[in-house]
Amino acid sequence: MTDKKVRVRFAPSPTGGLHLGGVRTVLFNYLYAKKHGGDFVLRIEDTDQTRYVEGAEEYILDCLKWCGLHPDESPVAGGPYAPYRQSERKPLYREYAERLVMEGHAYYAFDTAEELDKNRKEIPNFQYGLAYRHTLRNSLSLPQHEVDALLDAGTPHVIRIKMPEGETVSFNDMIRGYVSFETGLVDDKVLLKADGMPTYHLAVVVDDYLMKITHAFRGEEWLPSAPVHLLLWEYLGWKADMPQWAHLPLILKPDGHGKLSKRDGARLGFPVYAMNWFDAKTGELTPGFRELGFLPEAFLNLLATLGWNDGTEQEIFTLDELIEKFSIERVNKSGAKFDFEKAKWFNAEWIKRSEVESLKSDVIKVFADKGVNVNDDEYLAKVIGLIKDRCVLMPDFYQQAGFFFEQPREYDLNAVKPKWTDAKTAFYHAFIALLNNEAVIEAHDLEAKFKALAEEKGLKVGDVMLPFRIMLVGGKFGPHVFDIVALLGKEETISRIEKALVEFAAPPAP
RNA sequence: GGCCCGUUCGUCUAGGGGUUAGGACAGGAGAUUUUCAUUCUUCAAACAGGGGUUCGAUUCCCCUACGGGCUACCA
Repeated sequence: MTDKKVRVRFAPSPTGGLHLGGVRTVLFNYLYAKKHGGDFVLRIEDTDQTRYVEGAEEYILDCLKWCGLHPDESPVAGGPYAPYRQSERKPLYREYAERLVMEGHAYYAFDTAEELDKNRKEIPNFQYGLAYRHTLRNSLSLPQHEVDALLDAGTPHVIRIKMPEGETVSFNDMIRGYVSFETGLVDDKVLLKADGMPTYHLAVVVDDYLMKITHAFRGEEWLPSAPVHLLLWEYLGWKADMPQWAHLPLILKPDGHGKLSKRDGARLGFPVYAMNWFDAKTGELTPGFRELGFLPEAFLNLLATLGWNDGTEQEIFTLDELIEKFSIERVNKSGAKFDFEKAKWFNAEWIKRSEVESLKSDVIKVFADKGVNVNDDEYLAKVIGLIKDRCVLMPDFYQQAGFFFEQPREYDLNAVKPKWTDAKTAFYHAFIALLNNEAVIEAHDLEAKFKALAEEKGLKVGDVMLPFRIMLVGGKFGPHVFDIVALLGKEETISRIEKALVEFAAPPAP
């Protein structure tokens, strides 16, 4: 048991965007696998053909790529247990389902969806199980010859598991500890659908077995169906190979209650999906963390600490550190409300800690989106170094540093005009002259000269400092004024002063 | 309704039979920065309730309350 190579899987269904809870499930799987030198398998659970969405699989792959969580085996990477799409494994499942029927652990059911709906509506607490299965149309209630006739006639039918009476199914969840269920209270889940496709319940057990999965981590919403899976492992004779289970706590809405959904994101103004998801059918675009300006490192970091901590006060972790420190036993049992403010804090921390070099390409993209072409690499590096401490999301780089690449289009005139004087105009002309005489611009040196000049002209430094900032930047923000000057250079600085002077010194509009 | 899971500051959490119950985000106050942000200092803020067990429970057990999940030929 212990000498088996660790193998985990993430098994999404390709029905739409990838929820942050899904990414966290991937992350915990991935961390566990990598910590133990194991394999991380991506398996596509596309057994529901009615819910299949074009492009969703590629999207999921792209999300994993962006996050840097690369599967060792997947539909595109291949692997020894291919195929990794359940739709391509379809013929395989029937065999196991039939075997269960033969051995008395499952049965054919001929009821139509309409009949069952009616029952569910009319009978309180109706479920297809111990209490009602004998009143329904199936190979347990019908005489053998009738079942055969139905089968021969090709009557649509499903195969259901026959939940035993009066047994207790229990297991040891790696996060929750001992969990148990009374089998008689669980309904007879469908294993094989009328179209011949397995349901999740059959597919997950068969594929986890065939793919030699050793640890199965999934969301807490799966806990109620765990007894079905446990029983299947037993009935199929694979119990010795059953993976160890861990049911991860849910990610909840920040306000109110319940699972976090993409609707909450739209309502509260934050992303829920990893990356932008465009639904071709509805034309709806659901925003993603990536496009909003999150760094993948930050995204992973915030997800990791949502439900897990290493027992110290450390909050910022690199992927490598997470791999080193992660343990599934330290994952919390209780659900966590998602806090977007804290999420942003993680991103700000990651931007601050990132090397200028690693930020470059993303920053260039941010500027390109705003129509600003960055071509001076060295200049860009200096700009990033100067302002990265003040950016929370990547687009902030444009807001905070756009003026390094284009002259201000508007000025905060309110901050400057009411207190404008001719003396100030004279001061800036003198400063331009001073600038022209400088061979090299050095921030500290220039600042000293600026202050000296102000005093010489009988002006308070504060009265000329803010207007100077607004001349260069357009508003009351940005790094130290003389750091800006040093980067902008002499020519550009003079040009901006002259341009701004025209507006600042003009008489107020009537 | 039934079944299952959960419950420490507003939020994420640490801790665990004897603690000033610790940290982070957000919030308040202040310092620095002649902008803004960063940074720093600082304040406020929690063991759901009731029973046990115990010399002593926030910690262990039970009950209650509350919250959540599931209850499809969806995953």
